[in-house]
Amino acid sequence: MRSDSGSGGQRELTFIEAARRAQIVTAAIDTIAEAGYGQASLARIAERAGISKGVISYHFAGKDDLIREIVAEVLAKGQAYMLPRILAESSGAGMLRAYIESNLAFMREHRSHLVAVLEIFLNARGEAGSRVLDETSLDYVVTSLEQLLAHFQAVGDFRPDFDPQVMAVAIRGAIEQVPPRLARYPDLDVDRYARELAALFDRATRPQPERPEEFRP
Amino acid sequence: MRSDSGSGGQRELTFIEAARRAQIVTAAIDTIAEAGYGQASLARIAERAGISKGVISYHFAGKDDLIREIVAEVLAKGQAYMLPRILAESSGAGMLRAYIESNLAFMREHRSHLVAVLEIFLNARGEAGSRVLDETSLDYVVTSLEQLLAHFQAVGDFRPDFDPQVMAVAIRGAIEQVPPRLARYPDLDVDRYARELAALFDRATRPQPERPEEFRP
Amino acid sequence: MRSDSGSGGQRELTFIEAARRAQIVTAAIDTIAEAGYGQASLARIAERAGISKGVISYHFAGKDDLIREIVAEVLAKGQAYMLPRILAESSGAGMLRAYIESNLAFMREHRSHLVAVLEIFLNARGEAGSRVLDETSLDYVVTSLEQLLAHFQAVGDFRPDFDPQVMAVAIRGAIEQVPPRLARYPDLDVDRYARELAALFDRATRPQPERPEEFRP
Amino acid sequence: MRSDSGSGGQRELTFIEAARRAQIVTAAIDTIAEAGYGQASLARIAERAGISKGVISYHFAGKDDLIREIVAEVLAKGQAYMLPRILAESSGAGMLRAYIESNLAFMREHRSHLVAVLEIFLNARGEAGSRVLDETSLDYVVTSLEQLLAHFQAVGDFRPDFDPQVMAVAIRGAIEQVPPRLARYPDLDVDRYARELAALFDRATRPQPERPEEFRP
DNA sequence: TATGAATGAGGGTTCATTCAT
DNA sequence: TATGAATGAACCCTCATTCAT
Repeated sequence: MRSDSGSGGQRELTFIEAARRAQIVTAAIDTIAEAGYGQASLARIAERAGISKGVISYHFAGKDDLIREIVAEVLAKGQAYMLPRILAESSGAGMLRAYIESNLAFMREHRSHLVAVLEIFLNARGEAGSRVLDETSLDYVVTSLEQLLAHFQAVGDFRPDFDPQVMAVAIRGAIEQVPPRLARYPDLDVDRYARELAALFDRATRPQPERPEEFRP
Repeated sequence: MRSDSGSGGQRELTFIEAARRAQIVTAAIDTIAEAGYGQASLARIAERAGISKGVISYHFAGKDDLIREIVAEVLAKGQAYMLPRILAESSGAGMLRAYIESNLAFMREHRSHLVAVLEIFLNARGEAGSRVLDETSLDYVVTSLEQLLAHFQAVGDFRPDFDPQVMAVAIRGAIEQVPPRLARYPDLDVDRYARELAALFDRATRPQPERPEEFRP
Repeated sequence: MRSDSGSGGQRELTFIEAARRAQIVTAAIDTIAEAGYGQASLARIAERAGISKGVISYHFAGKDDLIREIVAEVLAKGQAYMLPRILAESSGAGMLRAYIESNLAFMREHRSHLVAVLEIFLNARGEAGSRVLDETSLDYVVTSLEQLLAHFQAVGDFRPDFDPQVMAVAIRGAIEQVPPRLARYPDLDVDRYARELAALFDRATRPQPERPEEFRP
Repeated sequence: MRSDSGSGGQRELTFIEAARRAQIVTAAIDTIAEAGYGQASLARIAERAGISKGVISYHFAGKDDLIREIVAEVLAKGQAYMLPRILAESSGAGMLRAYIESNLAFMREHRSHLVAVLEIFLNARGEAGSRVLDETSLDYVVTSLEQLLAHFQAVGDFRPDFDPQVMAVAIRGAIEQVPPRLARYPDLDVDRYARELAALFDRATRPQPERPEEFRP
């Protein structure tokens, strides 16, 4: 057993070791994205990587360990991509648009990464016993968005009469539709989808006058 | 082999036959909803149904056939539940609200049905070879909603400047967040979530004056 | 999963099921006796039984379950064989001789059974985690003998100045040498060995005058 | 491949080489004694020794070679410990007592050594193909004791009517019960056990008057 | 000398499926 | 109709061993 990712006390990684791990992670991501989580056996992953099955066991403590690494990596990369783009904005509307658009842009650029992580998330749900992901990392993506919404709602950038949690869930739901659709319709225009979605949730959150009908006498 | 549901040439089912199939479908739904798609082996399903494993093979051409039946049944039930409630409305806004609220009401009342179908949908994606679901049934739920939106957009009930497909996908995404969340948070107030969601998408679709800011001189 | 041997609540066994289980147990005993515990994989056992590996998994909950069944069966058979022969005696010396001789006679008649159980006992020791045998069944064979010795020591059939536990352990040690020696020297005259052993421990336990040397002036 | 211990043609060992081998042997002994033969993988042994797995393969021709070295070393040490103590005695009874007591004293002082060797002996039995131990080293411990008994039987120190081989086997059996019992009951009073055992076999071997009963008229 | 890396066989187990009864 | 029985493939994992560095 080599790797111990997730807990403290891990050694420094050799260069070659890091390369292998990265290679395996990539092969695993591609396999999951293409064939689905349920079909992504170690044998298939190894085959795609052009290595023997045992190599994976050598570099990772087990399949769970590999899966965790994938999630951690993609989440970290995604955050690194999105955060500066969000923080570059100042208004709530701007940040929300930046959140949606940068998230989808990241998906477009790393589509298989996202497809894979979504597959993992969705499959990690049912399993009661062998936890692959802790609840926190499952919820984190929603709660962080929820907090952002609540903050700008408090300062008046957003209309006061929506539940930030429901809004956050809805936004995540809309975004998470993209990876599987990308897998089925590779020509999907993600950028256009992103702009439409940003506009949609802008309408849904902006402070606005009473319903137009009521304006009319 | 007996059953061939989904393609032509099927016989009439005897009453007892239909009852067994229904019993198996129910057990399968509960098992998938509880344990997840990956853990729902025929053995587990048979055990929950209190029958032998072979019975399933006798009544269904295979596991795929069983899964297809589950989806078909739940989809049909869902449609039967939602359709009259939607058609009772006349305006686009009313129908959209009815769509969202009746969909979630159905989820609340048949939560395991929905959880199961969602599990199936999500897991059926990746599998390239053995198709469990045809693309149409996967897309149907989105395209039918898309057509509804497009219709009322054409008649002026909705603002003209949103893409009906993107809007439909977003609505589906928001709705489909519910089953897995229900599984994790059984106390989720689905009705409140439904009302919030209906309000959200009402704002996003209603025809409205230009941005409020621009009103001001 | 079918079998649940060891805990309560087990079903009645089909005739054919019982036969298969017995066949598997026999094949396992022979395999362990011949090739040793460490080499007795399910594949080897299945091969010897002329069946597929999965059959074993079908009839037993796991390898542990199979092993437990072997031990239980042999222990029960051995007890059934020895007990009447021991109880037919009335004196301590007679019972001790009957114990040793009937034990070895049973070994001679079921040599591979005994070799197998001994292999299991010896290998079950080291394993800290996955317990195959509980301590009690490991100790039972010694403690029951120890109690027999203590009883007749109390009533004066045996000399009072030996530790019943040490004596019991020694007797067991002498007896347990037989199975492995039988495996290596199939022509071993077990009956003669038994008589010698009985005589040996008769000398060691009988009440007797002080050391002969001390008789001489 | 470097080492070939056990067959002819071996080079002189460098000092550092000998030290490494000794270190590995020690780690292997401790591992086997603690975790059991079946769980003593090269990986575990290497980990305990604080070295890489490959080192073992470098210094030993294979796992078998390492095992052989362990047995050889412990046997040699045991002989070096016991022999002078036995030879210090002149009578058969004295030598027998010295044999038993020094053997158990050695066990008490090097318990993990003995536990390990016993584990090896017991597991080495079944393996037909890859011989780890030759028959001679397995039998040697018995035959040497047998010869000692026969010698003193011939000179009249022991009663003439027991089979030296059976007696030797019984003594070995009683002694070999100790290592596994030590593993399970670490507080076992080995010295007392040794004294009891010595007394037991003294009674069993000493020349003695006819059965007390026959004295009576 | 020593190491990390990789291999491939084999371990036990689960599973969808088939088939005789 | 329904069942129990059996299969064989695939699963993840561990292991002794080999080899380039």
